[in-house]
Amino acid sequence: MKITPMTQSLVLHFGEMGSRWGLNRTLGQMYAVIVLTEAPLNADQISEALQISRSNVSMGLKELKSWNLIKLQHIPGDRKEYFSAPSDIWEITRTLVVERRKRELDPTLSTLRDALMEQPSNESDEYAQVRVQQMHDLMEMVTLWTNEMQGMSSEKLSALLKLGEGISKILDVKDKLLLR
Amino acid sequence: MKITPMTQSLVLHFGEMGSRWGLNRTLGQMYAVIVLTEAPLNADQISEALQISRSNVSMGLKELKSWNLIKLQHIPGDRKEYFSAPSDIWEITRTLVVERRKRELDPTLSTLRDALMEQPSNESDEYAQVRVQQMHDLMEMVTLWTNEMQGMSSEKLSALLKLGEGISKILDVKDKLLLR
DNA sequence: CTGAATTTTCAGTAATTTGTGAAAATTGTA
DNA sequence: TACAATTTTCACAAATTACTGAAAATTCAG
Repeated sequence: MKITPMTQSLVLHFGEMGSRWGLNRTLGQMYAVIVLTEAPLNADQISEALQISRSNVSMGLKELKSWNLIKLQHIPGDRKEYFSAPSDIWEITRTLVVERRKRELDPTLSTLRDALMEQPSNESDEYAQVRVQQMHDLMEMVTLWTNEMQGMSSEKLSALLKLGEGISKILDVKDKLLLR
Repeated sequence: MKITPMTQSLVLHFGEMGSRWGLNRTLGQMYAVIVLTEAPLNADQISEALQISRSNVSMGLKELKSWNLIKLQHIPGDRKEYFSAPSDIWEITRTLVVERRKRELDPTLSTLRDALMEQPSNESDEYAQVRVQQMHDLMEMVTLWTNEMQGMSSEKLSALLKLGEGISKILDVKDKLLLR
């Protein structure tokens, strides 16, 4: 599969960013080409478009599947597997946020809980536990938020994000609002 | 500097997580020990606590400075530089969010803008531009949010996060509220 | 059931990232 | 200003991560 210069440059950029996004270069490139192409793609097409080995594509697809970022589909009369990204950008975002939370927060939350169960052995442990407690509470709140987000429609999510600076105002009058 | 078993295990965990957090193992460990220790630490203490070379600590501190995650201070009668983390966990969070946005979103936002300026060369470019536009708008909203967050007091930020599932309800009645 | 098409696995290699010690640069005090 | 203390830099080494081709496993049409 050939790729337009415009897609090419976007793919390269997403490759660079891939590592900062908890993926890696190849995964970033792969997802870019899948997201930017309307038709579902098979492994050979991706391999050709990105000039990487077929086996590398296979491993990348495996990982993208584990992130729930791609959808598998079949094309009548073709035995190959085809992949595409959700057409709704909000769905992608929701998935990304939840999956990152799973990888970046959940394991830590569990470690922090363990530390809180321990008996502090001296003053410095006591201080450490205070900090651990703060981190724990914070991360738990973030977890609640991402769960909430998972259940939100794209429209609602979009409305929430569009609030932007409005959020501050809303917070100020929240109590008034909810107590009525 | 010696380290208690509890801190030790937390440090190791933060090291593991470091890479998932856009830092790396050593940076994660370094920040853990700084955050969990009440007194400011100097480079030699960190080097000893984590069993890593003095030069590695120097490079790590440089990076933590670039993230604005540590505060430099001096202790009277001591020529060494001492470092500590903000005592307010919300301040740390605010900084982390903003710095990650700088690294993870800003460069992409700029690339997306460039792609939108280009004249699409065919139908597939046209489709790509639609997606690019969606990503762009979304990332711009996230940027607005993080800016908003930067200006919020810790109390307000905490209140916002505590909303949790309440956010959905608030969204539902937002218009009513703001139009009054 | 068979076998061709397709996907996955994996050991070895390549590329990238991280860590070190020695030397250079900077700092601050006497 | 001189110099000892401290920090930073950097070339190289070590460790980790990513990529490949070949072989194994799986899938499915006939």
